Amino acid sequence: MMQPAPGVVPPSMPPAPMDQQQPPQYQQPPPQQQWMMMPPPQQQQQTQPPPAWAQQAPVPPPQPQPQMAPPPQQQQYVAAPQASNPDEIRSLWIGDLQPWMEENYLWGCFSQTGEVVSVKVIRNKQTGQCEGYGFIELATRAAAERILQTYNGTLMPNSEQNFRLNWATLGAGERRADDTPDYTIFVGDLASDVTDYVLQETFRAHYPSVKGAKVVTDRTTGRSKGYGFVRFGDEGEQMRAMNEMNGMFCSTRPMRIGPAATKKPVGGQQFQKASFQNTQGNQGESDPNNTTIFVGGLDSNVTDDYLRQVFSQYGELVHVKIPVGKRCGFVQFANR
DNA sequence: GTTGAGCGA
Repeated sequence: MMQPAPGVVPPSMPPAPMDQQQPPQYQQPPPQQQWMMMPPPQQQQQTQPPPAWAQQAPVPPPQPQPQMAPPPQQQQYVAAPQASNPDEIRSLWIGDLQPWMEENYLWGCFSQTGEVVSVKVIRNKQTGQCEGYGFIELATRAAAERILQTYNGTLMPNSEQNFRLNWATLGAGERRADDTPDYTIFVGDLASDVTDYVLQETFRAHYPSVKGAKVVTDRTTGRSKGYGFVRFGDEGEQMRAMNEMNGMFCSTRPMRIGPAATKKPVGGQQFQKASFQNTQGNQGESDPNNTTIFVGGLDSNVTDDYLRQVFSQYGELVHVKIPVGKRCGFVQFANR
């Protein structure tokens, strides 16, 4: 499934099974296994140069991860080495596609990169109608990253809307891309020209842990709805940003920042860990042990007392507060 | 316009 389509990607290696453990991905091959550049003399290997797309792949940074003990050598087939780890996610999801944006259109969009392996537009099996999204498979993860960076949020050819790209999610078990939690803020009052990228860079300039940003758009028109979200990898930066960036300009207008309501997976309320903040944005003395949870997605008729009722069964409560006019609240426990 | 949405025949 993850094998590249025949005829699209040049053959990688001779099919002869290797009797040696392959070097783990993301690790500099040890000197005796520089199979890419210099086949060891004891093995009959093809000496033809690697395909161009493999040469373009940047050398992954060496990772100081502890060396895993090699598994016991068994008589079993070991897949031929590839220029990129097959477990890597190299596919991008693309959304907001109009019905006329079919495969050949997508090919045209990215053909100049020379790194597209396949494109696919998803259609309804019964009606044949385009479902409005598709997938683009790239030769390497690095290429996918590049394309995500450079195209996402830019104008789609022959249209008035921007590319909406994201990593494709693969089946369970292969989800190794980024399992660290996101700390998201809501950003409102955005000018209409603010794209995902502009929003992201506005924050990344101050907070290096920014993972990404998204401006919410109308599906049919592609126009911004004037608000969006910024995801941080670091909770402290998220909280600092809420205080420090509120009212700062993004493009031509000052931003209005608030906590992001948790996306609703099903119905009902979601609870997420949070902390009280003092005015400096530090995790204040009000909650030194971080025993507060944030409660989002509340109905407008939910009161402090109601929250207190709901949560008292879980422990001794110190403080329950729904800020006026908010659809969220804070519940602080005496202990964790 | 002010708390997202879309993951494969």
